[in-house]
Amino acid sequence: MSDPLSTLPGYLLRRASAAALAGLNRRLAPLGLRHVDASLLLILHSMPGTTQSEAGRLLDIQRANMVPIVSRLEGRGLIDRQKVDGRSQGLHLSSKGEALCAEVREEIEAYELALLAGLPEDMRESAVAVLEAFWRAAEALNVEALSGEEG
Amino acid sequence: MSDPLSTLPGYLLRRASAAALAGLNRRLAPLGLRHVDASLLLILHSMPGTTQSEAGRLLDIQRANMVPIVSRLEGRGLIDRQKVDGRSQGLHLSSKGEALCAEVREEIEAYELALLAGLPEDMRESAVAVLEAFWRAAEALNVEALSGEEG
DNA sequence: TATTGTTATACTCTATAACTATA
DNA sequence: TATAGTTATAGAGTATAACAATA
Repeated sequence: MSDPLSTLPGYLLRRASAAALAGLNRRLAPLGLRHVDASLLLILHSMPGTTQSEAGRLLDIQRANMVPIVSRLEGRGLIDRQKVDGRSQGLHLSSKGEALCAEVREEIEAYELALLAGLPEDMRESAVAVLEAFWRAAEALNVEALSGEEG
Repeated sequence: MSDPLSTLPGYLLRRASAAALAGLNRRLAPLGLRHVDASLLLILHSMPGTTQSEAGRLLDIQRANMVPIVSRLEGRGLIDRQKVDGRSQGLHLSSKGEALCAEVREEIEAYELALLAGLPEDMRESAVAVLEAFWRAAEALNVEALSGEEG
């Protein structure tokens, strides 16, 4: 780790994220899920009736790219669609979906705990807040650049 | 940000990483580079003669996937190949590559500084160490799981 | 007009297997 | 036997444009 990249927060974020994602996907694979599927199940558990456009905005996934995700979960009988109005469909976990979601929550909780346990003890308390701060800071730079283009 | 995912370090890593990557790619686009190209230029500046297999191991990119990256940069006259032995080729920045690398370093440094400046002041000192720790912790879980499969 | 769900499409990134030449 | 570079290919993930139906 003596390369010129190892001190760059952006690079470290990317590498840490990729490593964590690989670990999480490995844990979710036995349930036949990818991390994005698991995210959607968690959202629908906490916020039943969320539409797929709303979920896409939460997860920063384009409407168009939500279609195969929702179809896949619906095809497995994990979620149902319920018309909200003529164009929107609220998504809900089926009982099968709730059962699988419980397993997902166990896996994710175990993984996140293991991840935090791997940190030096004196970082554990502040670690999540640091990640939130990085997210916020990176988003802020993007919003800034975007408004700079348009205005 | 009141969804059930916002407290999960793995999720936060992914979102922060994606946001930071988007910002960095936006800054590198005028130079005609992607973040991975920039990473390779930085490596070759600091460690001239690195082979593409070595660079791939550093960046966690498969040998096979290094080929189009190196070809692209060589095609633009940014890097040269010099035979080390019959099978390995050391990669070196051309003078054009060094010049572009200097611009890359400016852009990246400016971006990383802006990112850190967006953090609450009391986090700035420890922030990079926290990311390093997450990377290490996530990698450790992957190594553990891998040896568990094989052994 | 703006939004939802959808289709089609293209591009990037990543993963795997196999081949040749070399060590 | 292991490694370097390469080719081909398949799978994810992501981005954009366009359309019909609806608000």
